[in-house]
Amino acid sequence: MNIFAVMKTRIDAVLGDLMTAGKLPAGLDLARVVVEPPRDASHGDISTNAAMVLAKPAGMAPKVLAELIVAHVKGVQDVTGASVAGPGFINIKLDDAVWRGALTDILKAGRSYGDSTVGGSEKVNVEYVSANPTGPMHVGHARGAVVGDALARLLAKAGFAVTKEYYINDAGGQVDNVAAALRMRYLQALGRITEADVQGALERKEIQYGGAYLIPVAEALKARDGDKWADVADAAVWIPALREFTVAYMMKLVKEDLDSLGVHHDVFTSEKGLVDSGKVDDALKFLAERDLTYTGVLEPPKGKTPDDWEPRPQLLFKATQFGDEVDRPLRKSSGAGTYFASDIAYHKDKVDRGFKNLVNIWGADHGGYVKRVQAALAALTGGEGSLDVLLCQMVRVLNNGEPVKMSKRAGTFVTLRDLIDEVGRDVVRFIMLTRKNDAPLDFDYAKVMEKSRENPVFYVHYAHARGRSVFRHAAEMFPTADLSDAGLANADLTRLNDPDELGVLRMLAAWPRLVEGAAFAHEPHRIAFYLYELASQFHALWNKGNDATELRFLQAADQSVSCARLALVRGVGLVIASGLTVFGVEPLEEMR
RNA sequence: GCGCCCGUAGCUCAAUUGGAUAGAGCAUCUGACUACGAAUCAGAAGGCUGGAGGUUCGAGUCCUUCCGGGCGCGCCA
Repeated sequence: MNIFAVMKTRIDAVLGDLMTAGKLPAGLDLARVVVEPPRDASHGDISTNAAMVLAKPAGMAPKVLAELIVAHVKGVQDVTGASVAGPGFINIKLDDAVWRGALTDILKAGRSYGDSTVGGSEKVNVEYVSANPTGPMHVGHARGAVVGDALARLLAKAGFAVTKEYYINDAGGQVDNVAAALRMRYLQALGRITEADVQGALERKEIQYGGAYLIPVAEALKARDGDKWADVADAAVWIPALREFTVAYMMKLVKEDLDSLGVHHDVFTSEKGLVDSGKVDDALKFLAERDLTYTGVLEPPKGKTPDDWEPRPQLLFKATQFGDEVDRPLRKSSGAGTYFASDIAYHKDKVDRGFKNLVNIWGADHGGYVKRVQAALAALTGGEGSLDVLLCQMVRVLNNGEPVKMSKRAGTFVTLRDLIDEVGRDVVRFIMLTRKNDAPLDFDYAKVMEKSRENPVFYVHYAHARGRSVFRHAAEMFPTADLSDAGLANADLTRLNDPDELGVLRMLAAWPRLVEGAAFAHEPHRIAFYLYELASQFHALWNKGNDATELRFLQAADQSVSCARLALVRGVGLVIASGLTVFGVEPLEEMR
């Protein structure tokens, strides 16, 4: 239950009554009325801008209107006080019982506290990773994987029906290039050529991929087919065969990598599958029937004409009708379909499967591609569909501030495996979520393993582990007490009345609202900051007991107050667990 | 040259999506442990939110325009 949403409906009802009674003009739009926690806790428990937003349409001075509303809000359930502040804010004080009630809710709901129905089971498609099956996954993929996975979990928690997808780019020239490189490694595995030959071909740019990671692929091919392909000269024969082999092999590796991160997709869609099944042609036909394609010649890019520029006619999509800067090619001048054409078919496929809300997680280097896909989606859905693209900025991998570049496996970049081997899965996941997706992220091996307040992973885990530690002591101190969640839900929570205890309760009660806000904004990183703040408040409360022993959670002579406080500690633990679950991270029982 | 993203304390970042006196951590200074785990906590100090205009009750947030940084820029994927 989101207390702020509940209060919003109650305040809306008050405003409605005032309209009915003729004290306010009828038909005021309440959409802009917001009920939120005030930034400064001294302003009360909740605050609303109703008077300021409605002043103009109601033809009243904000403060006068605020006084009117305050007079009526005072009678609302759970409200113990209300006052006007500043330019017309209405600050409302709620009965402490509301916050204690939230704790009861937490103990009953467990980790699922914060689950919401605001998503209304609406279908959402989250597409992420979609790394080309051309080599090992690297840090950039890892960030996209974690952000996408956390967003999917977050949306599910907020009540959306989420499908997690991976688009396999297995149809274009890149995979052919890998096939060509694989052939070299394959010949090497058969002893036909040497490592020097491979490196030479790389330097002469005869092949674009040559990493050592292809060696086991070549060995696997040799193990399966022997020297079957060694003397096949016709590229039209060996390229498709080797491409298919390498795509299958690489996708297996990708899935293993994702599995080691705890990331699992529901749907894998193959670009080649779309082409082969005729869905690309269907999509182009769909656009043509709506007069959204034509054969034309594109202008050269302004200010930077390529040397070999020459105008050529090709099939174009009228992207400019949907907000893009130029019309975009659907077919190459050779007549072959472009990657964009496949992508249109893919997004049409998503729409045909019933999705109107699409989210794609891409690397920042694809920023220039966003508008055209959004244009395509608008064309495909008549403006009904929405596509939000989250562009993930670079991850800089450091060790004590020094850039880490070399990878044991890939040679030039840090792989996902390197990260997990170095610091562990949960740390990777958490750290990747400590920044907005559009901000660059520094990932420092030394810092993320540090046991200090500087390191958010540690700090949050420590808060949880400390809470569990209290329970271990409590079990010895009160051997007959029922310390289960159900038992604690029956504790006398009115024993919680220290201002800091109530402060933590308020923070816990804000969790459902935070989940909803983060889900709608597609910003999973908000969870990380919330958890850090909650951990901070919990550590502060703990330490108050150092000086004031009567504030310690466990009071041997007073089981009643101890159980109330244990309920609070448990509530903190459950909300931390609830948040970590969104991240796919397990809370820790202890950290010794 | 054009498009997208970004610019907040010395450093790394928040800011309830347009709300009140812009908040944390690090670094600096001062304090709290024979311990419900001090791996923590309390306090001090630190700001013309890159600059200039505009929109309105109200702007770090929206608009315009400069400055600075990142990414991208015909048929690659």
